[in-house]
Amino acid sequence: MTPRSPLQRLRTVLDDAVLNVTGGERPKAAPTLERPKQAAHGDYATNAAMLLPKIVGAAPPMIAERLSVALTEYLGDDLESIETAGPGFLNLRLSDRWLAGALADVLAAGGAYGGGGATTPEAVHLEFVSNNPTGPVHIGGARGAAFGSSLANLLTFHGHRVHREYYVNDHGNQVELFGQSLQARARGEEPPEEGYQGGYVAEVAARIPDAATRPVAEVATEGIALMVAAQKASLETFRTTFDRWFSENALHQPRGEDVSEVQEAFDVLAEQGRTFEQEGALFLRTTDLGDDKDRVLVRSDGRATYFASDVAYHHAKRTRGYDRVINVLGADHHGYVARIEAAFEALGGTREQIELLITQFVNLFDGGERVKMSKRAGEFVALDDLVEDIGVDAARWYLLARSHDTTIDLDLAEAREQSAENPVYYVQYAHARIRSILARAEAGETTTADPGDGAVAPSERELSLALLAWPDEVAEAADRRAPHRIATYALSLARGYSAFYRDCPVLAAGLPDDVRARRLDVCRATATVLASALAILGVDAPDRMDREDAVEA
RNA sequence: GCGCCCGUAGCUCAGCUGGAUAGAGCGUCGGUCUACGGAACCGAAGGUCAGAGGUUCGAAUCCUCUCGGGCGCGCCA
Repeated sequence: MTPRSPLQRLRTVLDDAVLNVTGGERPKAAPTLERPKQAAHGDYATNAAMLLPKIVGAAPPMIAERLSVALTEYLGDDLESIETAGPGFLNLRLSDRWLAGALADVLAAGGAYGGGGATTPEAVHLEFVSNNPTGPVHIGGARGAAFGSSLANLLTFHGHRVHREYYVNDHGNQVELFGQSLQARARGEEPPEEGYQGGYVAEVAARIPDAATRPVAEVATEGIALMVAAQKASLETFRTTFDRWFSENALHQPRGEDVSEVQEAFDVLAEQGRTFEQEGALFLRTTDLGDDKDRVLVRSDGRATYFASDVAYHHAKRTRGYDRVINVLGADHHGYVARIEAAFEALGGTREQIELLITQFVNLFDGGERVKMSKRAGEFVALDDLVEDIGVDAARWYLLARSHDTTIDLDLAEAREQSAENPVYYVQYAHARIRSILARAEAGETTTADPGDGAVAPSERELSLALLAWPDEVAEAADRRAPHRIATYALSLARGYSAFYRDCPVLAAGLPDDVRARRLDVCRATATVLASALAILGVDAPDRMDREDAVEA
């Protein structure tokens, strides 16, 4: 049982005030309680009064007055001031005492603060990356990896149980083609016209004993195994791990006495009356479920399609007992969404249980110059190259700081820059700086800085309120599958800390003990939340940084 | 042609299940400072939120259309 956050408790009070004014009826939409854009509008603003005219039978400003009376009574000393403004907003300003109490709650929760807020925790199956096992993880896979792994971190922190899975396409023509390409290289020949041309093919071939003379199928199998191992290593370096690497090929194999999972899925679909035969091929009638054409499961020559595998895979996901299935796909697969959703429903699932998230493309630039990529010739930027160039932290940050829905123009020259001009280092620096101050505080150090009057400065208040918003930020980001919000928040928190740092000396000699303690609390809470945010992003939160560390990163 | 995504400051992008005067980073210009970590801080300039209608007390946000860009439309995977 997670203790309720200070903001949640405030919401409850607001809710009570609303019920008091309406005589027990709630508005359709929950009232907002948010930080206003302008400081002059107080610590929090609520639109509650504007939601109630129909229920109360009065104008918003009038209702706001009544809410104000109720809130003043309920909040007592916690409330410093309250006023109605504009079309009916209520602006609240909380007392310093309330703020200190709220911060104490944050510190008591420690690293768990802001987490565990999911109202209905779910068992989530999350599939992402699923790069073809015939080559290294490329830039598109890198984005999928960053997004998927961070989403998994985020959902887990929010209180869900997440199973991370990588779907290995180790079945079909491409495997055959990969085997042929490997063998050709092993014999010192060119790969087939439609084969794999990349330089890595020869390297992989060299690691397979007798690749030039063994059956192609064996060469292919070993090649795939080597590629999967290489991908696993690349992704682990990129702080992306999976609970399971799910083999497509396994779906096609009989399981002891039982038929294959592909056959089992076909049987389920047939029972549901979702399939039909035409011109010797087996079709799934996806048009009944929103797709624009029916899809082939088994070709007229008897071979199953890639789609058949995917249908079986989703049958497996369904029967494994998850509340929700999320697939992260690259933009080039968005045409696939309708048929997967249709298949999932045909298998007995519901639309609410499956989500297909599309990550858009990444365009790479270097100092403004477009980095050319040709997949055809096997010349594409691999995840390993990206990591080597700009480091894991910067790579993850730049791929995560933007919505998965928008195309990213990533300039490597900028991302490479290891200075405060780079947002990722700016955030890390803020964390390191706080940890350094906390270490000095523990050692009992003081400084000669001017202690000032010890009052709660606007920037201290601002930072504290920002910390109190963390649980909301997590909930919003998780519910909207939007880890980039965490990055945005982390950056603004780092900025907020800079302002606090400027105005509020923490270690100044002559600072009253209670003020020093209060400011150290702010520092501790900020460090904790920054560390949580960075952990969700999979970005390191260092205790110290210097140029040498930065170069290694 | 049809479908999905996108169009917000010079550049890269937040903000989008409706709220008050649209934000950040970079870049540009101008400042601060013997600094509890200077990888710092402060300030300024910079916007028809692609365009046009509509819904609403209120629209960057919702609806429709237009324009522009990306991607996808196989018995390939």
